[in-house]
Order: sequence, then C-alpha cells, then structure tokens
Amino acid sequence: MPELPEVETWRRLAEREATGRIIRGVQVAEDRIVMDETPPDDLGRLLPGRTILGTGRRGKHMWLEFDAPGHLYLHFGMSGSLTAHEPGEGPSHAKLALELDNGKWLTYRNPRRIGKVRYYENALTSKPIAALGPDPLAEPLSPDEIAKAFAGKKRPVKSALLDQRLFAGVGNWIADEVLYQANLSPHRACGDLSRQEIQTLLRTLHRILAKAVAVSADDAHFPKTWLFHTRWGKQAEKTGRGEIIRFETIGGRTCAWVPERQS
DNA sequence: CTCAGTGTTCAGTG
DNA sequence: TCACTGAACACTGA
Repeated sequence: MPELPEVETWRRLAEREATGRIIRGVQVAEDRIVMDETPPDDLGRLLPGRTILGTGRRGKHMWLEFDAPGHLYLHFGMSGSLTAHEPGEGPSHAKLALELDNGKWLTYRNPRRIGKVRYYENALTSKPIAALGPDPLAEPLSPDEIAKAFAGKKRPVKSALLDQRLFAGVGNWIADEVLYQANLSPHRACGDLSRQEIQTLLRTLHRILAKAVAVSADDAHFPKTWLFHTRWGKQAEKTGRGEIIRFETIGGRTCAWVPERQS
C-alpha cells in the first residue's frame, strides 16, 4: 500500500544508495509496466553510463535525475517497492534492476503489476505528475487554498482527501487516519467544514505524514493510538481505545471510521 | 470458489 | 463543464 510515506522512504533509499553512482548495467523485465511507450531496449540503452545525480518525489510518484537530461520515473501502484541489495540477492517480481558502480543493485519490483516505470524528458511536466496538486509534506497546504477548493462542494471530505489534485500522496488509510484523528466524519460535505475544521484537518494531515516518514513508514513504529493498527479486516473490530469501527464504501473506497468519535 | 483490496485512468451518467 | 460512479487493470490471500 504505497502512499506518500513509503514513497518518500524509497526516495531517501535511492538518494542514499545511488546518488553519485554510475549505472553499470540494467535488467528490464518483459512487462508492460516497464514498456508501453518506452520499449525495454530504450531503458537498457539509455541508462548505462549515466551518473545518478539526485532524486525527486511528488505525492506517490518519484524519479531519478542524471548527469544528462531525462528522468527515470517510478510509480508503485498497489504493490510496488524499491530495494537496494547485493548482487544475486534481488527480490522476486523484479521489473527493473540497476547495477551501480559499487557493485550494489537498486531494484524496482511489483508483484501485482499495477504501477508504472517510464523514461521522461522531464518528470515534472509528465502527464502523471503535472496533474498533481501540491505535496502536503513538502509544502504544508494553505488553509486559504483548501477553503477555496472546498467552498460550495457537496462531495464528502473523505473523497476530497483522496483527490490527488488537492492532496497529492494521500491514500486510503491516511485519509481515514486523518479524519479519525481530526474527529471529523468522512461523510461531512467539504463546503460545510468550518475554517477551524479545515485548519485541524491540515495540521493533522501534516502531523501524520511527518510521523510516518520519521519512522521510515514502518507501521510497527506508528503510535499505538492510530486507527491504522485496527482498521484492517472487515470484522467489526474495535480501536485500541475500545471504540467500535464502522466500515462503509465512500467515494468508491472502503472507509474505516468511528462514529462515536467523528462527527 | 469468491471476493476485497490497493492507486490510477477512463468511460459513462446525470 | 462539472461532479460523481463504476469498471478495468493484476495479483494475493482470506
């Protein structure tokens, strides 16, 4: 379930392991998610010899920058991940593996194959990233902007939180976690939120993202009070505080929330 | 065997 | 034009 914190953690991994390194070799899987408009031979031909100079991320999308124009764009979909490893120790379902000049490898894997790897001249102006709103971790969202976007809107706030044009990087569990910690019902219409509630929403969002990134998106280290730990599985579970969790479909996605607490 | 879940895009409806 | 819904994508695992 890669959302913003996981992708930021992988970006930092790439930053740490790969910047300053020269790509010696490339292994590309015969798979649509690494091909489509970019035939696999292109990545195999374009990348070797390049030096990785930096990394970038916006929402759930990340990319590598080189000593020449062009970016390697990575999207993880629902089951992708990035790992650094020694030769011969690569993960299963590898789709793209980069051999670095220190002998280590950086490998993108994606067992469920919903995701995307592409070579773009400029990732920032590519179709997927150009469509995104601001990244709520990189630049805390302005209450003015959100209030303007919410004004007059009847859509439930849960659905708005998943809108990547407004909150790039927020996924299903983070949206539920934010509403739980901000004591807001997922059904509330955006246009009905008070100024104060919008402030609380944005502060809570930023706090959750910052905490998740601070523990490298390792859920074992999320605070015990988070809804995250008890939200999985459709049985009528209770939170760590003993509150009843309700499961409903809102905006086409399963929403976990606590009616006695969120209004 | 069935079906939910995970993120994004696209077709369809109102 | 906008707002929203639902399907499709591929696969795992309950």
